[in-house]
Amino acid sequence: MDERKRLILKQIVSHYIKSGEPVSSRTVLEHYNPGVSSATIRNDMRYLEEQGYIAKPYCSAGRVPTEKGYRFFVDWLLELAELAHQDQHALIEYYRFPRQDLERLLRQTAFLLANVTGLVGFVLAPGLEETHLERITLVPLGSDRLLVVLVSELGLVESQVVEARLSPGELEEVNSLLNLRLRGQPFGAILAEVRQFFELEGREWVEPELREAFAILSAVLSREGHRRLHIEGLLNLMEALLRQPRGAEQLGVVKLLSDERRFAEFLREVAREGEVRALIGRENPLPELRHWSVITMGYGFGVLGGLGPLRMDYSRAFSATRYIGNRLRAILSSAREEVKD
Amino acid sequence: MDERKRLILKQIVSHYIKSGEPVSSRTVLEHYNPGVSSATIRNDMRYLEEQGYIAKPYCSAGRVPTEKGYRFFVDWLLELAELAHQDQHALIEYYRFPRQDLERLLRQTAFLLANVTGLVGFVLAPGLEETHLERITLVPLGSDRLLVVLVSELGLVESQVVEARLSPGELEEVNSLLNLRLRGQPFGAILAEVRQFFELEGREWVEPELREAFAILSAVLSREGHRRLHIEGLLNLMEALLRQPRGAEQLGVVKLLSDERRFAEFLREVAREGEVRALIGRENPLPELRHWSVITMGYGFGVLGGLGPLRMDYSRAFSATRYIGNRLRAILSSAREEVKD
DNA sequence: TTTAGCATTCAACTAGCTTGACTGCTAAGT
DNA sequence: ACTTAGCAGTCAAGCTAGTTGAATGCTAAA
Repeated sequence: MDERKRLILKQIVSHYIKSGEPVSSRTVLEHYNPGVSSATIRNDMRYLEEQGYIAKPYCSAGRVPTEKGYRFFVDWLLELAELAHQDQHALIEYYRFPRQDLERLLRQTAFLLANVTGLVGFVLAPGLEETHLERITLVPLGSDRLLVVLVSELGLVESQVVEARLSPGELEEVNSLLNLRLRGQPFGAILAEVRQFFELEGREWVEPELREAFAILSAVLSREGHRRLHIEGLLNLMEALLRQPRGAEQLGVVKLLSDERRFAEFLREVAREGEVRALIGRENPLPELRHWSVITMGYGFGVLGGLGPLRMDYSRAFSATRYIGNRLRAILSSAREEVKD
Repeated sequence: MDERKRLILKQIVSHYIKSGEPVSSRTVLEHYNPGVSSATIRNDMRYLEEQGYIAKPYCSAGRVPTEKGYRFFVDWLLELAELAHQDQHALIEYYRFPRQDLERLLRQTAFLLANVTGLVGFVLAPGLEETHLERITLVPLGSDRLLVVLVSELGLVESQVVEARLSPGELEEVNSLLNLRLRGQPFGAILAEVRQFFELEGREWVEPELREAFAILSAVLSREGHRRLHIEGLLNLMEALLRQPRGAEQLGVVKLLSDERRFAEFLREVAREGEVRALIGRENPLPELRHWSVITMGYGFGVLGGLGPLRMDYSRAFSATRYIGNRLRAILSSAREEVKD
């Protein structure tokens, strides 16, 4: 493919992204005056169509990018603009609020992503497995229940109610036992240890405090209390749906987004660490996303990104995702450093 | 309005709710064989139209209920079926999971409401003001931050990170000071006390622990960390929107639902304690809801209900909201009792 | 007060027509 | 070999007119 064809393809894709209308040879001529006539452009467009980059919705219409066209555009033609300065400032401003619990930080980030990109913004929280336990505290709660507070190195706080009858003395002992044994360990290892313990033969002979400690741990780790996946900007999705003529057939994507588990699994599967990646249409493994594009980036601890129609502003989506992802990573890393001091 | 006219109106409304098609005199005749001819029904329908209960979408079409018609139907003609036994069982099953934190309980409840009614289900959490503080615990978190854990009488746990440099001894002192002073108090009173303290002249003379305690309290109470409003079943709303021909104009309602603050305020304003209430179309104070109906019920601690199109199954919505509301109230009340023991 | 009959109304559907925006092809030009 | 101009072909979209059929409203008789 020669330079002119590339430029024509670029024109077609970016014009279509802006306007939503099929792009004709004349439109290309007007917007990107290449010094050749519309007939030449038509010839090139026929070539691009033969190669599968663009297609006609019907016989005598202009051209529309295919998924392959979007893919080529994203891979070779995308001009990754820095995020506008005012946007950057707004974001920095946003992150200036005092460092709070992880959950709110992530929710805010998803919200930001949605607003800056005009897509559905999502942030998947770090998997517990790799994070390390910073501290565990048992808070008595009435006579027969405990509040177990787990603090991870990132400042994530998980609190969970567990049934247990312990005297203040026992509580103290179990508490220090747990901390002694688990502090600084990754959750994955703790989980493994708990599983191992319960497979142990003859464990009724170990000291009762330890047994109690394991019971509590098991209860806590078996359920995850906090939201792992934050999704904001559903409004954007709905607007896109209503604009599409066949919107009603696309409800599957809404259903997918309300299935936290499935969507999270999908994200973990496709995201790459530190790299912004787009999955366009049928490149997505999930059938519900056949007509959508998903932008993902692993930010070191989890995944964030955006979801929107094939016809989205990829340039903006890429810049914003990268910028926000790096920002979030920086915030979380500094939190980790700070805790380690 | 005589009995026959009421029955005809009832037929029209419930048939329209089921079918979505304008109801003709013949349809009424066929479904509710009243022993009179279609001409008579037509006469009655003309009367009902004159009174504003039904309307024609166009000249020679069947009749469709107006908001006034829905209102009359809800007030006088609604047969409040008990929830089907299988539904009840499913619900009871659902609530059997071990009593956990309030937040998850409410989210589940919203989810249930959405699924049983086919509407958007929402649950507004109890306002903090009226609930009493059960316990406050300060958990040290590194050298310069604290985790403040507030436990309310309902089992709601609010944890919040606060900046404070305290030695273990000071921490202990502040902790017991706070508990001594605040335990069992309603949050509203605590907030008032904090405000009062900061308006106090010459407060630099009070003992430093107390000052520190108030600073922490202030930081905690000034922000609310947890989600107050749980909304589930946006999918249902989406479907309703896509079915409507003028769906794109109705995006305001989606925007409203993502404005937690505004929607929560609205709910608190319109809901009545222990009573299921429907606001139909323009009865809603918010303009975005002009074409929607909202079912609300105060469940003793907050508000729950559903939101959907004017043409909804009011009978089912009422039964489900009442049933689930009472159930939730019972669960929360028993939690309160238990804590008090 | 109810009924039967009949004229009237009007959305929805269909078919045919026009328009205009594009394309694809061809033959001539560089 | 590539480019251009011109022109025929295609087809969605928009318009109009005509048809159909479901409902109504009215009137006069029961």
